[in-house]
Order: sequence, then structure tokens, then C-alpha cells
Amino acid sequence: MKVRTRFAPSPTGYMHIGNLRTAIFEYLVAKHNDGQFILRIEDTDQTRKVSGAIDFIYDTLKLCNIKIDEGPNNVGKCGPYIQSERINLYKEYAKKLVEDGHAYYCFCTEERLEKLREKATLYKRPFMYDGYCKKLSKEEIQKKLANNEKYVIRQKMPKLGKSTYIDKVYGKITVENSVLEDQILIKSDGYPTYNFANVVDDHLMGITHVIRGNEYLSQTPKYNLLYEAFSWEAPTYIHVPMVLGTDGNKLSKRNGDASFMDLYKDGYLPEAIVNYLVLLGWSPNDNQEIFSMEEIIEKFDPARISKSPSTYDIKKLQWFNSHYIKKLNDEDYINLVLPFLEENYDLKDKSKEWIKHLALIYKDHISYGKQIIDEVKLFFTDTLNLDSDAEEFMKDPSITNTINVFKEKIENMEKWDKESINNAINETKNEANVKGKMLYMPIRIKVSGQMHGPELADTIFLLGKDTILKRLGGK
RNA sequence: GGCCUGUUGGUGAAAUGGUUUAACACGUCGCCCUCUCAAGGCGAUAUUUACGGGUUCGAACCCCGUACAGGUCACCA
Repeated sequence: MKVRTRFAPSPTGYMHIGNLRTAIFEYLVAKHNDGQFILRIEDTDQTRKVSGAIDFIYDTLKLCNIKIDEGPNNVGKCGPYIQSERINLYKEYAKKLVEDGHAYYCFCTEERLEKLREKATLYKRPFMYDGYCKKLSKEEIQKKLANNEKYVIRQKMPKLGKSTYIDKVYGKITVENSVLEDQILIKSDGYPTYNFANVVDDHLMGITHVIRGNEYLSQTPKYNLLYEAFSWEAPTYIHVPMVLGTDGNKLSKRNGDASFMDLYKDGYLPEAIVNYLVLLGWSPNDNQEIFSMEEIIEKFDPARISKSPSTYDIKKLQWFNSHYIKKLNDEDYINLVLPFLEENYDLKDKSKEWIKHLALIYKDHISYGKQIIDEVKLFFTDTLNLDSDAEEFMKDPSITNTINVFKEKIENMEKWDKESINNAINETKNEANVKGKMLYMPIRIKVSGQMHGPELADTIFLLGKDTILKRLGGK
């Protein structure tokens, strides 16, 4: 049987790194086994719909080099892939369950349930539906249905015994049946609940491996009971540990840069993000850390997924990202960084060559695209603010002479290129009789306002003769 | 509160009863290179695997208990 996995998000228009990692794992299990990866949209909560969310998911996965074999925008033989377009199907299956005695109509009102809930809190017991409507006779049900009374369909849970299943990551999971509620399968608005739609769709779409967050670990027996009721074969379960923020809590929108799109917009490379994420909660059987998608697909083994939650650490992501930036060819690198320059600085009178040169001298300085903005500031300002170390350094009396000599060299330069600039520096060294730090630092500080930065000749070249003279002469 | 799950350093983690005096990577610190920063190179960084018992010749690995953390108990997904 062909392995099929699915990514089944609700269309919220937002994807944090934990969701993405689940999608990646799902994709990897499918592709490792030469199988298929399906996208299904779980929009049975009509109040939560966000427009454009489906395209957003497609865009995100495409950036990550995850190919969707079947989904809403590339329909296969199991369509439709949007749950709201499949409602009739769920109803049909729910009714079949009712006929076979595995489910029942429930006409209980909101008020009655509310009372039950109050009573439960009073006695400090967890609320659980009492199965009142299970006792309704066929005639009563027919009458209520004919009267158009509102109803839901509930799953009939066994009262005794235990349910056990084997999870690929967590092993044997056992739950007492008595804690299982007669959960709602079809809501009074006719929509299925997630719990029901999920099972029906996974079966109908031929999903062989269900991969999801471990918050479903103790809920899975409910699903297995549904599979049993239908006499369907349950899938292989692979529950994955959670991804936590630095504060130890589950990732959420609030948790800073946890959103994939935010990272992408800050100039993180999807390849790096994927590489980082695959190593969050999973490790290969050797020490390899840098993977291409093909390599991960080949190596991925769900048995090596960890059981304990892992913390999202942007520092390590940055290391991966700077690694991937260094591997970029010049053209791709410029494309990464250019939008940030264009957005923040006036490049109108700068040549393509100049911009390229500027960007390239920072290629192994930055760990994500957006960082270039700060790095490059000194090329676009008229005022340089020296920090205290630089101020201190400039107090040395020999510096005035060094600067004057160098300034004269620059003034007399005819050609403006790196070689001539380096010559000027060298001549200054001889004439002013200073070397090393005492030679470079004064010039560097005068010219850039900082004690550190890329190669001095590059900096000077890019600043241009006029600016350099102004900076050397001023004050 | 009941139930389910987890707990190796600041972080990702390896090691599933014996070459472990706990690998590797990130981070941090130091040194080298260098005008400087970054990159790169080198080195340091867990008297010990949440804690307490037990089993064993031997335990991070097996068992029991405690603590802590997370999840779950909806006409949300």
C-alpha cells in the first residue's frame, strides 16, 4: 500500500514554526517511503475562516520546497480537499453509525447541558454528557426529527474496559474507556466536528500515517473507536513532541518571531529554516547537521523522533541561516539583501556595481537579510557618532598627523580604486611613520565612526572620494 | 481534580546495562589569524544524566516512589 500522509491545518492565515515542523515531518514520512503528501483544509469552524489562507499555505510550503501531491489547488482523486465542501459526506457516514448503533441523535438543549455543567463544577467532577438521549425510543426520535427539532449526533462510547494503541514515537498508550465522553460527531449546524471529519477524511483519503502534535496522544483512542465502528483499518500514529518558546511555553503568535512568514520577511532562507526545524525533535543516526531536502528525505526515520519537547532557539537558527547565506551565489545573495537596502536607503544615484559591492562585503557578516540595514548605515549618513572606545582612541596625539598625511594622499589621487587606496594607506604608513593599529584605526574611525567593520579599502572605496575628504577634514 | 506524556549542560541533542573519566553542534569564554569586526583555525565549557530508593559485579539507560513541566477533559481545531 502506498504511504500517504496529510497536513491538515485550519485556514487561519498564520503558520508558526511548530505547525511547519509537523508539515515537514509529514512530508518526510511520505517521501521517504516514496509516498504522497496531501493538503486538507479543516474549516469546519465557520467562525474562524480567513480569506486567502489556502493560498498562504500553498505559498509557505512551496517556499519550503514541500510539494503537495493533492490538495484544494491541485485536486486529486479524493477531492474535494476542503472540509466545508464535504459536509454531506460526513452526515451520511454519521447516519450510518446511528443505524449500526454506534451513535445516536441528541436533542439536549444548551440549557440542559449548562445545568449539567454547573452540577459537575459543584461536585468538582469533570463534566461529561450523561447519555440522556441514548434512551430515546425510535418513535420519540422520529417525532422530534419531524418537528424539526435541533439535534447533534453523538458517538456511543463503551463504558467499561480500556483502549490501547501503539504510537510510533511514544509506544503503548492506554486509556480507560470510562473517561471517554459521548462526543459530538455532527454539530447542530450540520457541520461535523474536527474529531469526526478528521477520521472520515483520513480514511477516505487513504491516509496511512497520521502525524500530529502530541496533544492528541490521549485523544487517539476516541478516533480508534470510530475506526472500529466503521470497521476501517486505523492508520499508523506518529505523535510528535511540542515546540516550546524560550519562555518554556507552547509557541504562539505572541512568541515573537515564531511565525515562518515573519522569519522569511526578515531575510531568513526557507532552506535554513527547514534544516533547523527538522533537527528540532529529530536527529539522524550520525552527526550530520547540514542537509539538503533530498538528504533529509533519505535519512528521515520517525523512530528517531524524540519524546520530549524542544525549545525554539533563534541563535541556532541564525547559525544555520548564516551558513546557508555563505553558500549562496552572489546573485541570489544580492536578491536576498537588496529589498532591505531599497526599502531603507536612497539608492537612486548609486550604480548597480556599487550596490553589489556594498552588499558583498557583508556577505559573511550577516546571519539574516535584515541585518544588512544596520551594518550599512555608515554609508548613508552625514553624522557619525563615535562610541566611547573610539573617542578614547582618538585622544592619542600622533593621530592628527596620520590623518593629515592620509588626507593629502587622497586629495592627490587620480584613480579611484582599491589598489590606489591601498597604496595611499601604505604611503601614509611610511611618511607618518606609523603602522598596524596606529595606522588603520585613526583612518577607520574618521571614515566610518566605528572601530570595526569590513576591509578598510573597501569601505573607503565605496564611500567615495568626496565623502572621505569631508570626513577626514571635518572638525 | 482525573487521565495521558515527558524530565541528559544556557540551547538542539548522542549514548537504549559495560571501550562514557556523558559524543557532536549552537551559544558563551579564551587563544591564533587580522588594522578592526565577521568568517576561519585551536582550546575550554555536565565531579555527572530532576530527586529519593531498589535490581545488578556494573545504570543516563531496568523497576518503584516523589517533585516539576506540558497536554487533555467543548456543538475549537
